Amino acid sequence: MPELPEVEVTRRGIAQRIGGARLDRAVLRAPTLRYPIPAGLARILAGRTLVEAKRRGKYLLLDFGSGHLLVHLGMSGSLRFVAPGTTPEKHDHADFVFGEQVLRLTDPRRFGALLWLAGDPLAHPLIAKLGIEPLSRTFTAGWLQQALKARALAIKPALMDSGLVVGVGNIYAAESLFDAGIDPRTRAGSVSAARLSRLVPAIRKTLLAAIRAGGSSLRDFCNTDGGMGDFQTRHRVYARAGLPCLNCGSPIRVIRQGQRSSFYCPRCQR
DNA sequence: ATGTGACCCTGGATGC
DNA sequence: TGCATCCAGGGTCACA
Repeated sequence: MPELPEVEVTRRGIAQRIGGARLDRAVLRAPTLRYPIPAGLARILAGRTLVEAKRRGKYLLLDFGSGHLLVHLGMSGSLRFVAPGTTPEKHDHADFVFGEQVLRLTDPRRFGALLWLAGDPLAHPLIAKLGIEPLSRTFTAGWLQQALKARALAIKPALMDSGLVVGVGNIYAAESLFDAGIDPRTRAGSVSAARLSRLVPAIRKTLLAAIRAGGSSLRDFCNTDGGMGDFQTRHRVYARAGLPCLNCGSPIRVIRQGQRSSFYCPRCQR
């Protein structure tokens, strides 16, 4: 589910509603998601104040001053505010109670994560090896050219490699490559400098537009108010196999790359 | 080191 | 109605 835009939309919702608020108690119902939920997490969190809601890649880092709550939404996770006393359903794994504001974590597939980081969050193994933030100024065509140099894998899975660039998942990789007119099968190291200088702004533009639209809601994702994103209505290639390209009318193609579906226009992307 | 595929898990859609 | 199969916003791991 959530790629960078959805996580960022979630982060902003949290910051707005409970930034600076005190967490009264946490209710943890699942013993494990991707990783075991640390024993004693509820006790650790109780009484702490949420200083800041931060994000690194697709990881949410909720800064409680003396430690961070790491949340990853995996493929099917979402965080939303519910009214106090709302009965939890099957896949509602955690509640974080901030006074009258209850932040509830739902994740049917349990690919997400909930961890407590006592030390420097950037030093944590899950965070330390992450690649560049695509919305940062340091993410330039020159940087990308250097990073992709001599890489034989296709450009699309390369963009989805979080060790290289964070936050770009299956939807936004496809959409960005369409925007830049690049065939997703092109060897990463063979994409010309001219094309990379189209790709970098295309990625940035796509992510920013998606954030502005509240993210993409396919099946599971909702924002912290429980509402849906709108960007799925603006996908130009993702999940549009067989439909006419909005630019040239050619049928959008779907192929498999690294166990994932890749959608592209055979005419506009070469 | 780099690239590929299996796998984690549940649920929805589709086809017989 | 039931069952089998495939697919899904992500990421890790083992292995060539």
